Amino acid sequence: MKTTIKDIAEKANVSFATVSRALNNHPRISSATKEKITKIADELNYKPNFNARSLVKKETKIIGLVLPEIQGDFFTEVIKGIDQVAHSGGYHVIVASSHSERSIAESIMSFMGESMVDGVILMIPAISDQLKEIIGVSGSTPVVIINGNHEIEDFDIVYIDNFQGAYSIIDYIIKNYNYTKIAHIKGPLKNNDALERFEGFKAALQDNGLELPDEWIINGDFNIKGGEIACSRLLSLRNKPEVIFAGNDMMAAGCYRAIKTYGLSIPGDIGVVGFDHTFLSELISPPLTTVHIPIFEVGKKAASLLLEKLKNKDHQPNQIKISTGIILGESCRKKLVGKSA
Amino acid sequence: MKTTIKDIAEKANVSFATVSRALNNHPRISSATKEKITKIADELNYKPNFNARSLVKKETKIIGLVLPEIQGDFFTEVIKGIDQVAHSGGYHVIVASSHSERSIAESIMSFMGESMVDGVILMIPAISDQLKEIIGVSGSTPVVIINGNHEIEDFDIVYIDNFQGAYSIIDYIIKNYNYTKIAHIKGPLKNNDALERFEGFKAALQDNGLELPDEWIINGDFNIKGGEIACSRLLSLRNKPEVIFAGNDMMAAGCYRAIKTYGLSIPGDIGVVGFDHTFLSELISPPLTTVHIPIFEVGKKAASLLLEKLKNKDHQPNQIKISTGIILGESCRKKLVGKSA
DNA sequence: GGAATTAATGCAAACGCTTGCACTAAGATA
DNA sequence: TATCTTAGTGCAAGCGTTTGCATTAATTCC
Repeated sequence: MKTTIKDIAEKANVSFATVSRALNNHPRISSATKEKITKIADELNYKPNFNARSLVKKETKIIGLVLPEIQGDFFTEVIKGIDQVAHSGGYHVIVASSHSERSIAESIMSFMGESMVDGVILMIPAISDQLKEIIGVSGSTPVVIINGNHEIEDFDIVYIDNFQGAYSIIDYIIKNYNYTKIAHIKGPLKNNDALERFEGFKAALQDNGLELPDEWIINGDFNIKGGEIACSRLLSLRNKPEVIFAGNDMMAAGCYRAIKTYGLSIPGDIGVVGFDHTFLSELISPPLTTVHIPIFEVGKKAASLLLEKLKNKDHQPNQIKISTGIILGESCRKKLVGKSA
Repeated sequence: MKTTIKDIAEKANVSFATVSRALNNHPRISSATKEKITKIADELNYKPNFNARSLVKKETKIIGLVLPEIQGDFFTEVIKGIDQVAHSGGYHVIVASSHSERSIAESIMSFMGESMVDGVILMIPAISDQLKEIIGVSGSTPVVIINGNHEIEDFDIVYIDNFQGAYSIIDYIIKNYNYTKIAHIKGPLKNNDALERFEGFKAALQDNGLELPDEWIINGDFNIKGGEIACSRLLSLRNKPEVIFAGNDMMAAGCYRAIKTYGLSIPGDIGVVGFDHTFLSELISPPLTTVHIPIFEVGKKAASLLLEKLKNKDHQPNQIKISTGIILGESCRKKLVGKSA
């Protein structure tokens, strides 16, 4: 039988209300009784009942995290970031991974519905209208979204500045390495991150006055195999690009494979640029030139935002931009002498 | 204001007990009223209150997952496995990652204590006596451990057969590739997985009548840098090994780096064997010969075991062994003609 | 020294739900 | 027709807390 405050009350000869107050550091409790009660609670190995408390306080101190299907260590870092902030705020984190759009919606619903969580962090590659509706309607449970799209003004969202990331690195390699023929392997069609990267890429080319033949834009899937296939297509073109900008590191790794298969060398014969700066990018050789995303930071920011939202009921939707950085590996040409960014 | 069963009761002109029964498919409710109530509940967008239910039913339908600090995609897969089983059993999964031994203990305590979870899955590299005590004492909350050590008979545990995994692959490369000089880079000292792999390795050498000079056993840390450093030491030995068995893939990748730095080739000059069959092992080149661990399976088994335990109160501690497999990459010598396993 | 303040504690309701028991109105049985 | 089942509901207690209000005892003030 678990010990309750009543057990303690009995043993301490006080009402159980007093016990509750003593254990919660209520000011109007004499230090003598507080001490006594704490001691007895300790002896009886008392642990407060989470559900009873939640029931009356109308909060659970749990935040729900809905994750998409992601490969790699994205997950880990995000969770860590969220966990750190959540924990220091006295919250626990519930995780639900979801594999399809439908089950995502369901997860959220079940989370938000049963008043099991105080808030939800929703990490999701694309935001469907259906989802918007769910989030909008159930106005009750606060939601923070982690996504590549910042143009959703009604929601709280932490987004990675994919556009700037792509723009910067492409601009950099053009200015510093004098690349002029750059191809791109896109991510999944409906993926906002993928979309923004593509836009940033195009903008950089345009601003530098470079051409972009259609055949240099290939659809990929953010997976290694997709990168490999896409790269093969590029390599078999008559008008080959000089460097390939893969939508993420995974596909960049796929490029490495394809290039190796073709008996070509990186960056001698062809350059490769990635995006994400995952663990992987430093492992493959040559080390990949890629865009760094502070994933841990993303998790922390999302959690902070949610906690903020939980405190201030009349909090206004907030869009937090996470900036990226350039990681210079060795998968591009040597820097031109006398020219710099 | 969230709708409660009382709201529904009022609207349906029945007692709220009837509502509760109707919504929980109690047999003694006329299908007419059941239908009526379900309809109203739907209209009012009713969602049961998780805490109230948990309070009276004395169960939360949540299982806690305590994770250590791990790099790579171990996490992801385990969570997925656990989540799948848990979900289909009507449970949610709470995650707490922990960074030090102390905070692991604390996480568990806070989980198990506040009757926030029905059970805990504890993934942990080493089991200290302190931890054993915590788990033992608080007999109330069921715990399942994921660990490399099966010799803890009092607990429910899912363990990876590291010994056999190491033994098999070492035995294989000896018999098939005729290696005779094999070095090993160990994992962290107190890590049970690391320990078992080392034992399996030694046993395989012994059974094949091979020598193992002390200088061929290097301490590592399961990280890439550690692997690189350890490998460098091996490469600078006068009596160099022909193949290096790294305690995990990460360190194997470190070996790749060191070997490259020394201007040597794999497997021409020296072979490398890993353990884990992480994503990474297929990425580096040449693809790594390594030991496969069905991580997803581990998660599923752990969750199943826990659910089983939650059902049967008088369930006996169970040790579940997860077997490994050999993945033949290209980081070892060519197979000898006319000789086979 | 009596009134007013303050400190410390108790009382009891409430949170939203489940469930054993009691109750009613049928239909079944004798 | 009187009794017995049985299906369908309602009553009310209880789960373990928190917390506003009431109460008492101690202290302070004039």
